[in-house]
Amino acid sequence: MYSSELIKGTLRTIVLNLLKENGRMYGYEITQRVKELTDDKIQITEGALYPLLHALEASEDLETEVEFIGKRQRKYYRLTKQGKATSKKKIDELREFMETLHILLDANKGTSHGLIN
Amino acid sequence: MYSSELIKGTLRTIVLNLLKENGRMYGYEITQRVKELTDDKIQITEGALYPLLHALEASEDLETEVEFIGKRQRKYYRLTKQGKATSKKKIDELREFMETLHILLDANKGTSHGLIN
DNA sequence: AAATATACATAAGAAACTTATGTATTTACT
DNA sequence: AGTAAATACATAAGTTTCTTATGTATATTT
Repeated sequence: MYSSELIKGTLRTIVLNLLKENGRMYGYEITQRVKELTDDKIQITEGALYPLLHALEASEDLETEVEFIGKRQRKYYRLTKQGKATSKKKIDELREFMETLHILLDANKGTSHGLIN
Repeated sequence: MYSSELIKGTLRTIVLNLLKENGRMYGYEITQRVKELTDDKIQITEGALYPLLHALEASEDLETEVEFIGKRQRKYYRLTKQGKATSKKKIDELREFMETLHILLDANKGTSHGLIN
């Protein structure tokens, strides 16, 4: 597990990306998928996820469909048309941001400073 | 400029990294260096930076030295021995986190979903 | 039968920013 | 000479976005 202040700001994009790639998913499934894809390194808490899903539904980036498995409900989320655009924007932005971070972290490497770290 | 929720969680590491590479820097210099290195894409606000520097000094990761340029003071910050260890840890963590994010963002690419984005 | 996993949800609190504001000195422009 | 912009510090109020804690209920495994 990462010291989780890093997740801040990226969770929304992670969720939007998963929904873009998978069509539709329900909340619990998202937590498990992230856990599995990241080899337990990122663990989405339910207290963060559910309010986020509700907010994305309220902003009309996501739409829902409730299904019942026996007596237990499952709430599936999928991207709306608007949500697909939001998703693309956020993902591009995150990729760019990471590139910029790499530039920052690699700046001055190869000068007299920081040769041996 | 990025929609800045992405900066959250990375600012501390950016600052620690700059100090590691540059030996010593003062606050205003840090804001300008980041602006310049990122081609204006990341702009550190003073309201975020100064409290952070104070916190890092309080935790003994940074130590200070005040100099006067004319009548105007400049407060130089440098990593302590502890700060160098913290710095390394945080930078490694951020690099790992970014790798993990790449895995997440690239998951399912090349399957029937998301081929055309 | 009890523990664990599945599945949803909300509330209180903490962390880490932004925005706004303040002070003061120095440099550049007109 | 006077004004604007840049340099350099600082703090406070407010917002966003998480964590931690708690709650409810069903289904599966041991």
